[in-house]
Amino acid sequence: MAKKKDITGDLSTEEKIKEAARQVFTKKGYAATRTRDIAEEAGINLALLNYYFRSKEKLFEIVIMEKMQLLLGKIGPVLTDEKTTIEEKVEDISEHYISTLIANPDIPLFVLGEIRNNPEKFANLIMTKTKIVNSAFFKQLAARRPDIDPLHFIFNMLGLIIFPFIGKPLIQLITGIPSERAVVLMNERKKLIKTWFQAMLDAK
Amino acid sequence: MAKKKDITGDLSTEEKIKEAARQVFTKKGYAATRTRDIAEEAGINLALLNYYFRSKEKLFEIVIMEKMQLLLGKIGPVLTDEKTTIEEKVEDISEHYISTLIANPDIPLFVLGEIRNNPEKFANLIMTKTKIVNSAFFKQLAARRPDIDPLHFIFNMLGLIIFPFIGKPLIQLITGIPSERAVVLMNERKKLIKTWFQAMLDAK
DNA sequence: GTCTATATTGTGATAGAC
DNA sequence: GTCTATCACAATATAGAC
Repeated sequence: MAKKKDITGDLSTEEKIKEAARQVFTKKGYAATRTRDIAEEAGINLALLNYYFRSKEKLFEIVIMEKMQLLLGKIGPVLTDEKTTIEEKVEDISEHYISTLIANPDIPLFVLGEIRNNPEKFANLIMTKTKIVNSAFFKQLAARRPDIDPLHFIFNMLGLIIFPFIGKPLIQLITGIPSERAVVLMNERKKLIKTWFQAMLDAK
Repeated sequence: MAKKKDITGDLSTEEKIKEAARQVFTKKGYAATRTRDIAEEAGINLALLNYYFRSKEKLFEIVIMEKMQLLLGKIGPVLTDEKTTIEEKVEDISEHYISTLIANPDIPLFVLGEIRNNPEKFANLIMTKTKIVNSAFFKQLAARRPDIDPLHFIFNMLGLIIFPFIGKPLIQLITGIPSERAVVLMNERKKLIKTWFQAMLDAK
């Protein structure tokens, strides 16, 4: 019964290192990660890391860009779609992100932490990836609730979706709920968030 | 016009170091912080840091415990209060935390990041500080909406309050809104969150 | 208490044998 | 391609003069 993926298995050496880097970097962040941790996790010799990827920094670039794509890739296209309603956009984003984050729960804290430590580095990438202001979603929100800044609803949507994954270590400690139960809860939220978001839109 | 507090001023050396440590640690996290950064920020000699605090680790303990207290200190007493309603609890927590976080916007990402890197270390502290399950708030939520796990509403409340501060670097990059405007938005949320939370509670 | 100089350790990276 | 051994430098910490 080998539940956890064993990356010391049949992958190529290069792929073993990359997969180990994904795990260690996303779990501990760039600064707290030592190349020796990655080598050990991959079950390879430390020198091979530099042989394949030249440096810790270069390997990190690959991982962070992958994860950033996963976190931000979907949002731009959905929000700028002129043909869908607010409700459809919210449901689409909610279902897509919760599924993605159940499979990759460490991503939000990882990506947001690295952006904090190096905002300039990601400025260009982010601005091209996500056109929120002046998006169709933004205009639809402004039309629906002209009395409230549309940014509030952006915060609300992302907060409802992403926060449970960021706060998970804390919530797990506080409540002691097991991981399987947490997954059930997250799946429940896919549908609930749509309902809650509508309620917030209509709240007076 | 000296807007930013100058910690090289009239504080005691010990306090200068501690204040510099607060700033650097919360902004960059433990691993990415060098003791030299702290010494420079404090305007003191590097050796003095070890003279007063023995080690980077010991200095960090002081700072993280302070910040954890700031983030978690209020929540337990409010949630376990048998005499207040759901609405009063939400308003109380919302106003208190948003004020606190406007003054200390880096705290959530800092604290949650360090918990992630060292969950065992904070396990005891957190469990004693925050009794969420079986709190009055928890029971009130279960009575009000027996069809939905109360944890969902805990997630929702904390997400609405805390996420904007965690996502701020990202949102700033995406929207380009200036910091002053962000503060205005956060203050608006104090009242809005109460309304939104009620709407979510009543949503069918 | 504060400084300069230095010891000590940790960590990324490479040389060179196989 | 992979390994062992080692280098080079960065970062924490301390010794000892003032």
